[in-house]
Amino acid sequence: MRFSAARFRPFSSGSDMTMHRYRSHTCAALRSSDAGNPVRLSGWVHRVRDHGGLLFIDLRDHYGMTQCVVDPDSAAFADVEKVRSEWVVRIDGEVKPRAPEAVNSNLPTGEIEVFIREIEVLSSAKELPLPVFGEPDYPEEVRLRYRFLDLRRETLHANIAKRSRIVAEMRRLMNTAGFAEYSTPILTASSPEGARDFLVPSRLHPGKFFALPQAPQQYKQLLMVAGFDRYFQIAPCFRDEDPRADRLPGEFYQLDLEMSFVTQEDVWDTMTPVITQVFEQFAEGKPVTKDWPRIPYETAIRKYGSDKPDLRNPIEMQPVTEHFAGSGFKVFANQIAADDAVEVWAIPAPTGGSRAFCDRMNAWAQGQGQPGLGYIFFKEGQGSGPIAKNIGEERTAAIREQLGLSDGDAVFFVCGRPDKFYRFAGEARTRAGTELDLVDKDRFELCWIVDFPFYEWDEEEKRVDFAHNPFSMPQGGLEALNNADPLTLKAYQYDAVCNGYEIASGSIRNQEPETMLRAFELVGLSREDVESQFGGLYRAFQYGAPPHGGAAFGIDRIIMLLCGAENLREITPFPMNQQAEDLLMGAPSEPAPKQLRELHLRVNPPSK
RNA sequence: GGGGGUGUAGCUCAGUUGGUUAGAGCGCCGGCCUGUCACGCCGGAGGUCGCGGGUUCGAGCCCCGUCACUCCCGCCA
Repeated sequence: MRFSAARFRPFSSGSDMTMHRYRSHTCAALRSSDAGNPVRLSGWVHRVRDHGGLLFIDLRDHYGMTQCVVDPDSAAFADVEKVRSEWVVRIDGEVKPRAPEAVNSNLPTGEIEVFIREIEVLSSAKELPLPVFGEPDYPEEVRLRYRFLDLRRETLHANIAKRSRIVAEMRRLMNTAGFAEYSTPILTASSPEGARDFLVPSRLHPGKFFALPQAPQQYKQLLMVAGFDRYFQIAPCFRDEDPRADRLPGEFYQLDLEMSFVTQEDVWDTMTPVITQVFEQFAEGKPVTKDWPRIPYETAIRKYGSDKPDLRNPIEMQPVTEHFAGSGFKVFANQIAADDAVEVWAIPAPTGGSRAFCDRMNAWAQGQGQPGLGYIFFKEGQGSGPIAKNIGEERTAAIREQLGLSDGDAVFFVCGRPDKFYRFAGEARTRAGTELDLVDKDRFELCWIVDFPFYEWDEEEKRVDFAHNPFSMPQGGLEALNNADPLTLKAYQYDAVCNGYEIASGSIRNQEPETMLRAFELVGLSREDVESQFGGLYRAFQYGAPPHGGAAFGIDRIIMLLCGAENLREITPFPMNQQAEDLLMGAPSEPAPKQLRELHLRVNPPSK
């Protein structure tokens, strides 16, 4: 039952004379064919069941569990009575077949038990702050402080073991696909892209700091310039940002890769089968998308209200502006008349055709700070609700026709400028799909989201900024940068999405110095800025840089999906808590005065 | 930086309108028990009701402050 990788070779199965110091078998190894043999097991006392004259111990190790039994016929009886949960013991005994009615079919070793002749306590345990057996819910804080106990618990232990197998498989598939793994520095230069850096003071250079890499982005591009052609790395990445349930504080891992002389189609064609295979091998029979759809960013926003759509949800939104323009539903009609950019989007909700459901959605929308969520629901061959009344039968029928709805279904409407409401519309789509149970949870729906915008408008700073990362190649190249409206430009930039989670991001890189300078110029960075902030890369591009591109897959999120966990801490051996502290090791901690002196640092704590 | 939730035994939680001795289950300890595998039965220990202050004859309960944990926003692929 327990950990599936139970292929552990016995050390030796001979007499006591040749026995290994600690074990002849693992706790998952013994079968009825071993009956009568003397064996030696070591492991943790998972559970004791003391019947007075008869006592059972479930002995557990990484591989599984074996029931051991003792009665007063054994010289070890008195010693066995003293052991408690989670003590580490070595047991010598013989394998005995269980009586038919005593066989436990839930246990691979359930046909036998080991009669204890001798027991040695290798390590005792104090009263447990966190029980292993039964793995009841315990506060996160206790679990993190006693992570070594938490990690013994079945689910977490299995998740971490699975994590290791997934990463091994990623490596194998990447090697098979012609990639080679190269390590890149952990102590590096601060990078102006994206997130806040972790800084490490330099002892040899007072006042100067290293940064931990947010990603090996520039190094992998340098490897391409250096001619390595296909790079990958299981890369640790460090970002000093606040955590979320699907975002670990501090550090996380990416399957980082880069390829030379490729178009974006080459990257997709290379990585789709790799990731599909990883999913298929660890999805435990759940269906996995083989041929990932490639959905333009613009389409994803309009159909799903998100650039990371959950395609398990069958709902697709459609524009229905024309049916409201000039209609009797003045709330919408007036907005449409006043502003050409205003649209009405419909969120069809199959099987949602009851007033109770529609009102519940409306109340939810108001709770989200929206004025409400207009709806029509269909019954007895016609549309009901205030909107249907206002726009009349003909328009109601046209909407129903367009969306392919029938009696028992509903449709919700949002009206305004799409860039303002698409996010809310996407949430409404998700909620309708979830509430109506339209989402098939037992599958993995994967896709590429492509053609991301190159620039976006930064409302706070009132200027154009990079929408994704600044290393992407704009579609149309230098020519487009010089002539087109920047905000209409697309990038050779793509994400991979699974079940509503962004699991990868990548692009074809901008490796032409002139195009790079122009791209930065449009966000207000001069040649001098580029040279100082991206000096290494910019210099590299002067000396023969191959066209290249790649992607980085979020390993933690992929593992979370494959383990069915809802929290990254359930698939990470030693995570930090939400305050970015390691409760087990006590990090971060105050340095010794000597350390600070060596680093030429003085702490200036915030005044309250 | 901001917002929400939670805080009573090691854990999960109950605790009435503010009322005198704060409970249950699990766990732990002890006793009994020869076929259990969530063993069973009996008994016991274990509490700064997060902390500080206030209101009150009286506070686990009401008020103020504070701390911790957690979720979310900002931030971040």
